[in-house]
Amino acid sequence: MGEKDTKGEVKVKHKANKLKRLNDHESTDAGGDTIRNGKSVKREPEDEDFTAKKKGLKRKRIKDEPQEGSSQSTATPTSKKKSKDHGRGDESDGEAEKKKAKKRTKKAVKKEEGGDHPVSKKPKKTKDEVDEARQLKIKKKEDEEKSRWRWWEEEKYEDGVKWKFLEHKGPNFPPEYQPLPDNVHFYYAGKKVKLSLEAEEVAMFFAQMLDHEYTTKKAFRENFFNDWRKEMSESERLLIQDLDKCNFGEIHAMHKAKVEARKNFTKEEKLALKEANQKIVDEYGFCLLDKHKERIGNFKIEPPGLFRGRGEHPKMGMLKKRIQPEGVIINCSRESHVPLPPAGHRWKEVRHDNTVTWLASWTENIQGSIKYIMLNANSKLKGEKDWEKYEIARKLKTCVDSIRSQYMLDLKSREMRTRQRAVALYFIDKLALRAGNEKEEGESADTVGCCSLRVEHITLHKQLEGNDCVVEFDFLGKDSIRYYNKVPVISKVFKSLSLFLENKQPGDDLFDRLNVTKLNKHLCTLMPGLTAKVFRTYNASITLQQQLKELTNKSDNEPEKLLSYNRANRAVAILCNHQRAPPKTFDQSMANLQAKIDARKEQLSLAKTELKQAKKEAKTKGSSDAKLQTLVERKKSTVKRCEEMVLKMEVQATDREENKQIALGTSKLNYLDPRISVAWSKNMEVPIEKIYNKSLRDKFAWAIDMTEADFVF
DNA sequence: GGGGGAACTTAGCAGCAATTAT
DNA sequence: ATAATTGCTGCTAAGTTCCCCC
Repeated sequence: MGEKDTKGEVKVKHKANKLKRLNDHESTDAGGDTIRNGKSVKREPEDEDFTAKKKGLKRKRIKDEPQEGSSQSTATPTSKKKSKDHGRGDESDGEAEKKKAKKRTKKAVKKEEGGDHPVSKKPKKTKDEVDEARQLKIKKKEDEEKSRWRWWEEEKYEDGVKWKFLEHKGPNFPPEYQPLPDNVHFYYAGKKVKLSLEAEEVAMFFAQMLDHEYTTKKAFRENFFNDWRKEMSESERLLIQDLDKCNFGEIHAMHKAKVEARKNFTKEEKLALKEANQKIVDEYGFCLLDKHKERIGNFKIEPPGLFRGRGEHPKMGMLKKRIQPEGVIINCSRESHVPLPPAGHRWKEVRHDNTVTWLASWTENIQGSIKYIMLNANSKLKGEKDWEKYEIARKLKTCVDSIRSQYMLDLKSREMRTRQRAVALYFIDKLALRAGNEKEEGESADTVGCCSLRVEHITLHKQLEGNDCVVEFDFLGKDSIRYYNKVPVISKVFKSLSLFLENKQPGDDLFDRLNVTKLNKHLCTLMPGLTAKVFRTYNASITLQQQLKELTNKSDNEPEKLLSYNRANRAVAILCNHQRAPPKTFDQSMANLQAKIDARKEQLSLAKTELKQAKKEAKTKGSSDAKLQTLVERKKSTVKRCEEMVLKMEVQATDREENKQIALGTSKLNYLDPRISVAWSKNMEVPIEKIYNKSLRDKFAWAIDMTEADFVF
């Protein structure tokens, strides 16, 4: 095991890295929150009626609406029976809703056919027109629903097979470089220099970014200049030796003017642009997969440009090269219409591998990694995998207790590697840390996860802020996002950590006898399919479920319910350390909202006095006066309306304030079992649209379709 | 085991589109 | 009608995991 020690020595170097983001806000609130949350994570919901679903039984059919004709030859229909034994109320609700919607649409269609509308006048929309538009929307939604591939009702393929038929148009290539017009020049040491096309294109990349702070960074400039010179002709290289003597001013100005001009396009121009884009989407954005048209996630080849990694990336500024068809591998069915390469070009390779999900791939020149063209999140291939992910996390729920007691025992092990593994697992479970693979130095920013933590990333406090045994974490995680947290731990963990720290330098590995592979191998023996990241999924989802239960009441009104949902979501985001830069206009928009609240409050108090007045009048003039009675009623409703508005806005303000530096989207998209949210939405009678936008609804169509109100993660 | 490549998920942000305020 | 604000989408970097080979 000595080999790690050598590695440790090498690593002493990169302690220079200081935490870059959020430095000023952090230590107070983020730390507190996370600890608070860390506690709540561990609480398990009391209800134990969780029933593990067997793998084979997973594909139960939920709705018994007729399937449209798209059903597949290979698929065997599964049981159509819907379990009617519970949740009657909400089920009929859902169905009734649907029928209503259908009826409405039919009416709308008839109306249209009847043609009792005068030809629409441009400026003002009549009520009918608005109504019509709404009907059209509903109709569209239904059509979409109808054409949706309900893959979750079909049998799975045999192991490893991802598709049986795949046909597509290949990737879309970015437009060629447009040379500079004759009146725009590049200057070197004050003299006009006409660059070769290749060098000019790269100069353009740099000129475009001149407004960005990072073009002033040393590493960025050096990397750029280095790569730029590689694109130059012999003579250019001889001439251009110093970036500081380069003047990109005219190119920069031209670019800015172009951007400005685009902003000021006329309606027609904008429309034309939009249509041109749509055409590309229509042509390249879809593929045919097992008889179903599926959307492709990223059908465009990444355009060339200057690489900007996140954080202190050693390769920032390097030239990301233009990809030619000669570098692209196509993957599709042998019997499909193989995509044609752009004229005058050929593909690197065409293969027919149905054990992978990608349609095309190329090797990128910065890291030498492979990039893929893959399907959209709403596709079968992605959806099925996602569903499986949550099923594994739910399986962890059934055995997490025994796994926890196991690592508690392991904390006492006399074997160092077992003990380190136990502590790492304790962190991964309690704090939802990422696994933390080791990274090659100099290839990317210096970031770490659990297993790659170094001595310099933690500080032990026997006592801190009234707590015993506190571990203070301070490191840069994925995307160079700072993780800062002060966590009280059990004394066994604390003692072990002190032991791990003995005789080590700040740059040494904290867990010198552990890496992700070893950890995952161990986890796999505890539960098939268990890896470090499953804990993140599990803890995120279980936290949401438990927080929702704790925070929401059926009697709350909708804004309150939504606030609670967001708060539950937020607890998860804090746990997973999903941060965002505070919006640039945050303070301003907060103040605006407050002003609106104040204004509305004033209106409210006015309405209240008016109501009192009216009541008094009604009393004195006798209650028989119907006019006065209605006046009182009217005033009452005004007061009520105002109160609701104020409440709604105040709730909104709280929500926004709490959300300042927290990104909710990531957990919603990647960590929270959608069935929890769908069940909540049914239970609370909050429409799913309020918590999931269109793309989320598409991505989680499987969950929305199959989940009943009684679902338990 | 461990090094390395392949495949796939997770992540934040820029810019644009949609919505709301003025 | 226009401006401000918010919400989403597209983009692509940065992770994790798996698997093969030595």
